[in-house]
Amino acid sequence: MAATLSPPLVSAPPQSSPPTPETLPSNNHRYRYRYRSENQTRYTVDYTNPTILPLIERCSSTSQAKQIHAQMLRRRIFFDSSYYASRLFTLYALSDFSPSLDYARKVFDQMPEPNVYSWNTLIRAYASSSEPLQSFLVFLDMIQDCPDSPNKFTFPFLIKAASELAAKRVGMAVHGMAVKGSLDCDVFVLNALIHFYASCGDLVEGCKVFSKMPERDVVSWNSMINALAQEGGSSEKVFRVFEGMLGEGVEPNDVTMVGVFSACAKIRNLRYGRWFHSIVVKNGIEKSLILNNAMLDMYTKCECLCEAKRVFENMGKKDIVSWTTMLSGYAKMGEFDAARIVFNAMPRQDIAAWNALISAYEQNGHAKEALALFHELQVSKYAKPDEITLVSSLSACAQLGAAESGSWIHVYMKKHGVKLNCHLMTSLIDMYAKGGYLDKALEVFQSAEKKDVYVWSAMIAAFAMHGRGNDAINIFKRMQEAKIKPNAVTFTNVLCACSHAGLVEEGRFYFNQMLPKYGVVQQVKHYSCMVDILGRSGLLEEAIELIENMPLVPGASVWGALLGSCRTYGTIGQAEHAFAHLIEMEPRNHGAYVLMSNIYAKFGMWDGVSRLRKLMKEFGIKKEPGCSSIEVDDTVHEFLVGDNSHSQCREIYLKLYEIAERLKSNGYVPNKSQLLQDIEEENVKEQALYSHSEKIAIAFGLIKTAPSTPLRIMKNLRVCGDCHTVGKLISKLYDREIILRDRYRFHYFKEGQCSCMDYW
DNA sequence: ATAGGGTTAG
Repeated sequence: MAATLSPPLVSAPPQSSPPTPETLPSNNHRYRYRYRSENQTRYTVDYTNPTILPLIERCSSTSQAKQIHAQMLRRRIFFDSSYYASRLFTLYALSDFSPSLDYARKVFDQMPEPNVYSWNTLIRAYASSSEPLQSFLVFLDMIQDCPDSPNKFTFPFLIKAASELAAKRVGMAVHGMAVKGSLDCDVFVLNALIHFYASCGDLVEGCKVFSKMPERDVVSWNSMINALAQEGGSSEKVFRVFEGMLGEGVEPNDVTMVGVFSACAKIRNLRYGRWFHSIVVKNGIEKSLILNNAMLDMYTKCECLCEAKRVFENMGKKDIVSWTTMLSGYAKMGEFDAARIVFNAMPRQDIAAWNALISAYEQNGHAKEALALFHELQVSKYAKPDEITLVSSLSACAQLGAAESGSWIHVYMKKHGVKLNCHLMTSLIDMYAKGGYLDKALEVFQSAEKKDVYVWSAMIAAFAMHGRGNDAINIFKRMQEAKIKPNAVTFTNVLCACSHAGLVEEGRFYFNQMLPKYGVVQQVKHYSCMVDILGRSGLLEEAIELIENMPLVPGASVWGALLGSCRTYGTIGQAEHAFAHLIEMEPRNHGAYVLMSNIYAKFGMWDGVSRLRKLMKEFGIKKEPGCSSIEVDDTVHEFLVGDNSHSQCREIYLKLYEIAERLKSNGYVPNKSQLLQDIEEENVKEQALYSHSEKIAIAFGLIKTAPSTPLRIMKNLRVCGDCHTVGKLISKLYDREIILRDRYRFHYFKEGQCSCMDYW
C-alpha cells in the first residue's frame, strides 16, 4: 500500500506541492487566526474520510507524510478537521522519520485550532527533545489558546520535562496543578512524579508519592527501584523493594531487572546477582539488549569474567555498550591482553572504548601505558578525546609527575576550546601540583570561575603535599567564605596539610570541629591523619589514646601511621604492638616489614631484624624496589635502585662518582643507618647509597639539562635520610633547585636547605 | 475517535 503513494494516488495540482518550513509562516500563533478569517467558506468534509486515515496509519517516510500533507491542505482537511490534522501532526512530531521537531512545530503553528491531543503531543515531543524547556512554553500557550483544560495526558509529559531539566520547584508547581485538577490519582501522573522527584535527588518525596499510591503497577515499582538504584548506597533498599514487589504479586519485567542488576553491580554483590539471573530465566523475562548489558555489567563489576563472557557470547544483539562493558571488565581486572583483543574486535572504537582502556591503565598504576594510548588516540581519525579522556590522561601525568606532558594536554585543551569543568579543573590542579609546579596549580585554581568542593579540596591537597600548611588552611577558610561545604575529602587534605607542616594545634582543632561544626563524620582515614599529626610531633601517648577511644575499627592506615612515628619517638614495645595489628590486617604489607626492621635496627636489635627477614622470605614478601623518574624532553625516564639498564648508564655512574667525590671533599659522610635492614657487608652498604634511584635520577638530570634548570624527580617510596642530605648538598654545590616528590610529599632542595625543614 | 510512564557503560 505504501508503494501506491508514489506517484500520489490523488493527482495533486502543481501548486499544492508539500510545504517546507521556509514557506510556512513563522512560529507565531496569530497566523492561526488569520487563516480562519481568510477562509470563511467551510467545505463540507466527510469526517469518516475513508482514504486519509489508512494512509496516515501506513505512512513510513517523510516524503509520504508530505504527500498526505499536501492532499490535506489542498482538500482543506488540514484546516477543517482538527482530528485529522492532529493525526498528521503526530507523524511529524513523534515518528522516527520525522524531519525535525522544528518542522513539526511549524506544522503545529499552521493548525487553526489544535485540539488537546495535539497540544499534548507537542509538549511530549519537546519533553524528550534537547529543549525540554519548550514544553513549558507550549504549556503556557495551551492554557492561553486551548479551550480545553490540560488533562491526565498533559501532566506526565510536563513532569517528564521537569525531570529532564531537574527543575525541582517547577515540577512541584506542576504537581500542585495536577492535585488541583484531581489528576493526582492517575497512575501515570504518579509514576512520573516518582521519577521526577528522584531525578531531582529528593528520594524522600519520591517514596512519599510511591507509598501513598492507591494502586501500583509494574512501572511504579520500576520507578522506585531505579530511583534507589541510581542513588549511591541504596542497594540494600533496592533489594527490599524488589522483594516487596514480588510479595505483592507484581511480575517483574526486563526494566525491573535492569534496576536490580545495576544495584548489584554498584555494591559488587554477586550472590544477589546470581539470584536475579535465575529469576530472569525462571520467569522467562525477555532478555532485551539493555537487560543483557546490565547483567554483563553486574558480572564484570563482580569480577566474574567467565560468567560475563557467557552472557556476552549468548547475546543475540550487541551494541557498543555491550562491547565497552566487556572491554572494561577485562581492563579493570588488569587483563590487558584480553582487553585489547576485545578492543580490536569491536565494530567501531568510539571514545568510550578508548576511555575504558586508558582509565584502566591509569587506575592500575600503568600510567605510562595510559599516556601512550592517549597519544595513539590523537592520531586516530575515528575518535576524539573528550573530557573523560582528558581527566584520565591528566591523572596519568599526575601519577608520573610528568608535568611537561600534562601541560601539553593543557595546551591541547585551550587550542581545542575545551571548556574547563570542575572535573578537569581538579585534574589540572592535581597534575601541576604532583608535577612540582605549585604556582601553575594555583594559577589554574585562580582562573576558575566556578569551583566545587573538589576543586577547593584539590588546591588544599596541593599546598599540603608541598608542605605549605598555612596556605592550605587559608584556602580552607576562603572556601567557607565562598559558602562551599567541605566534605570528607576536604578534611583529609586539611589534616594532611597539618601533618606535613607540623601544625599540631590546628590539626586537633579541625579534627574536633568536623562533626559538630561541619557535620562530616570522621572516617578511618581522618583518624590515621590525626595519629600521624600527633605521632610525628612526639605525642605518642595521645595518639595511642586516640586509637583506643575511636568509635571505628582502627584500619591498617591507623596502625601504619603509629608505626611510622614509632621509628622516631616510640618504644620498641609500642612499635611491636602497632606492627602486630598492622600485619594482622595486611599480612602482605611489605612497607610494614621494612619499617619494623628499621626500628629494630635503630635499637640495635639484630635478632629482630633477622627474624623479620626470615618471615618475609617465608611468606615471599618482597621489598618494593625504589624507583625514581625524571621527565626530560617530554619523555619520562625511570630508574630502579641500582639500575644499569639505561642507555647512558656509563655517563650516569661517572657523574655519580664525581658527585660523591665532590660531596665528600665538602665534608659529607654517608649515612648508612637506614640501610641496615637488608644489607650486611659494609662496602655493599656504601655502594647501595650511591645506587639509590633518586640519586641516579638526579645525576641523569644534571647531565641532560642546562645549568641551573630545576630538576623534578619523582620517587615511589619515601626518601631516605641519606638521599635527603645529598639532595640538600647537591642543590648548593651544583647550584640547582631539586624538587623531589616522594611517596608522601614534596621536598624542595635549594641552596643547601629543604622546604620540609627536615620534618618529614 | 488518536495517546502516556520506568532502563544499561565511561
